[in-house]
Amino acid sequence: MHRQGEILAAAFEVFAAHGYEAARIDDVARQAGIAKGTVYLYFRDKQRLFQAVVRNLIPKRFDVLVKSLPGRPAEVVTALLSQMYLNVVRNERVRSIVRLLVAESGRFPHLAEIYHQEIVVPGMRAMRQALARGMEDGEFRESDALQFPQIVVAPALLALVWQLLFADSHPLDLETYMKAHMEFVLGSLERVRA
Amino acid sequence: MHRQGEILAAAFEVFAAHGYEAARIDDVARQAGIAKGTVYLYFRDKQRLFQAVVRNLIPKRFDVLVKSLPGRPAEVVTALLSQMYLNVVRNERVRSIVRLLVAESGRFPHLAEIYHQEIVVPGMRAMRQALARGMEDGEFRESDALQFPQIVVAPALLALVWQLLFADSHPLDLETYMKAHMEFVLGSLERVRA
Amino acid sequence: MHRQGEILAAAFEVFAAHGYEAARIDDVARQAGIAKGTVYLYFRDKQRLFQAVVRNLIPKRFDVLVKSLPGRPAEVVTALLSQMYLNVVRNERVRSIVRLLVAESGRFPHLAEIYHQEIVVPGMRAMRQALARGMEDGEFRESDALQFPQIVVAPALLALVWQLLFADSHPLDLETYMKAHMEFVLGSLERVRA
Amino acid sequence: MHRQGEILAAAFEVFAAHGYEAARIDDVARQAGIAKGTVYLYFRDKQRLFQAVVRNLIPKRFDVLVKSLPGRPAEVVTALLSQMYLNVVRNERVRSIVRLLVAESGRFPHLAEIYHQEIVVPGMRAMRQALARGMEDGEFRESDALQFPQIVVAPALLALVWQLLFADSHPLDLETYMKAHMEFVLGSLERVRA
DNA sequence: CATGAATGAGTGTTCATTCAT
DNA sequence: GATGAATGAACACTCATTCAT
Repeated sequence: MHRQGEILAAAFEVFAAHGYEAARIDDVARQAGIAKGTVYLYFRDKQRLFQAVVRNLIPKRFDVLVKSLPGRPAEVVTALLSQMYLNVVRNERVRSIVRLLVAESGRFPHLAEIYHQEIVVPGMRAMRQALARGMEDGEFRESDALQFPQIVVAPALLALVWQLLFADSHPLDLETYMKAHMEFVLGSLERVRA
Repeated sequence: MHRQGEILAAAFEVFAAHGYEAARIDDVARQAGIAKGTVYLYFRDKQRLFQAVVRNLIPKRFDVLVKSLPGRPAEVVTALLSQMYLNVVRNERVRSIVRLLVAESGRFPHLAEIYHQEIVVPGMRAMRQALARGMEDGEFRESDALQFPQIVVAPALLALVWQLLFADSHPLDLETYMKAHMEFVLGSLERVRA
Repeated sequence: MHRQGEILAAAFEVFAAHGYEAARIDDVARQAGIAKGTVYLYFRDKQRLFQAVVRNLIPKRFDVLVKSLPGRPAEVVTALLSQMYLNVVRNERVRSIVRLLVAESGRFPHLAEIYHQEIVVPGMRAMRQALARGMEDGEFRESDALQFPQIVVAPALLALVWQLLFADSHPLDLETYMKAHMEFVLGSLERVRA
Repeated sequence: MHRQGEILAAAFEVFAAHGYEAARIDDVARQAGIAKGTVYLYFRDKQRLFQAVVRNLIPKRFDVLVKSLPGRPAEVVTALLSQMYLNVVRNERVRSIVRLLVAESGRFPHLAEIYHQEIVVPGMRAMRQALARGMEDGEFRESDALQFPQIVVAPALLALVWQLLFADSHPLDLETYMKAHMEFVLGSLERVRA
């Protein structure tokens, strides 16, 4: 289905640019270089097109990316966060997905659910494993971060949302921000500090 | 303008429930208990109504809330975060505003800008002051958190977004989460640790 | 609801001319001299408009027309048939209704049902009464026509259908036809014949 | 053209079920087990397909059926009516044709004309001959039924229309109805009666 | 000020028809 | 001949906006 892929790509751009309601099937078709009716050969209606678009953006083997990184726990945590900045915060597509999910999760509740299962849960599992290993090894002190690995990752999400809202007027120096984030996180996790 | 306030209140509910595009002026009028035409006596068009709604939701004296809290720096930081959970994360109205801002910041870029000025900047200033005082006092170690006070607050934003996306299927235990957040933050900031 | 009546009148013309599917709401609006959207202020959708049109065409007090005609049974029968030719066969509106009912009874089964109750049943009751009286009086011989008064009326329906199908190419001389119909019916009913 | 016949058969079912406008070429193709484009190899467009369908349903040698039935005039009349109930009223295909003709004769006036020539005229001729023979023989009294043989047949048409409109809610006992019809007709035609 | 009937441009969706394979 | 993907005109229906009352 080459056509289907083209339509999904075009639809993603239009939905990302305008949101679900304001997106025009006409624009999707034009963007894909096809006639409006053709869209309906591949997707029954606008809702299914939207859902297909969002589902299609889920990385197929996301868990692989975050699993079994080698190195000392601190390095693993750093590497996970690095990956997150590289693949999530800096990735405009991903930012658009987050925007769409936030905007439309009221209308399409199960889409958020899918992302929870496919992205959030594996991501949290990986981070939790790294933290647990650090504590077992004695490198990290005991803390509730194990229960809420989200807390460790939160600054990356904030950066993402910041870019969504303020990229134009108040862009974030992501490089420096990321380093500060890592330093802050390790500062809280690591047992010994100068 | 009592009437105007009623319209704004009604419009907020409708916009919050459906987003800008899907919101119906008809619903706003019905919600306000007036005729549809009356809305147009107070607002030139839907765009201005929306902007007025969002602007209207900015707390008038927000900076007061976050300024000059008494106590030791650690207590100030904790108090600031507490306030954030109380007034932001747990407040459904605020969650809706964030959702609207994320969803519509593409269409209304200056709205995000307003919130940056009125909310984000004062909030960051307060947090930065508390951190700076802690470092001056020697209670907090030196860190880049001063440059990016967002990092300290980030877990609260994550909690807010989490509630937006997963409140139904995977609600967060906010009380415990907040405590973990504070412990994590102080763990990173404070100089001495057992 | 003056407007509603105008729309119903316009809609009847359009539906009668083209049938349900081929009728265009645009044409209804144009025929009524209003904007398309206005139609939807009075009727939720095309289906309800159609049903309202058809229901609206049912004579309010049809049963009155056919009840208690004075005179000898043969005269009553003749009068009933006369009325049928005047009000049904010769009436273009009624012909259109019959066409619509035949055409769309598959799509709107309850419309036929309504006409059965409101028109067919009262009409048959009147004719049956006249026949019964004739038999009681000894003017009419006993026959199964009592069980099926439709048979007595059938030639009028045939004339109606004939006009629908062949009015242009092979119009019926209704005056003569009606007389032949009456003579034929009385010829079968009346006991004594020269 | 075996293929053409299959398409015509499929198209008849679809047109009969939904009427001209609501019929979908897609459904015709699916019903015929072929691709949609194939329909257009055999018929230039939907209109011609419809016309071909309706024309195709005219019995090739209908006049043969109704001509030169042996027996006494009363028997011939009865036989003609019997045939009509058997082949017309009870035949669902024929009922569908009548419905289509009534519904679409506005759009396709010449189709009614064809049926007039091929079916109505021969049918009326046969009935008229039977009546004329009965009068010549002295079995039937003189009447205008000769001029309007439709009158004799009308109850059968009424039964057909009745089935179209009320088959589900108020079905007709066709057997009894037909006998009443015949009795009524002969009662009017025959010279001598008890 | 307030109303709500009226408007008509705009949108999602359908479907007869075409045509490259 | 046969296919079925592609087209795009057309239609039902919506809704922001206007305005006479």
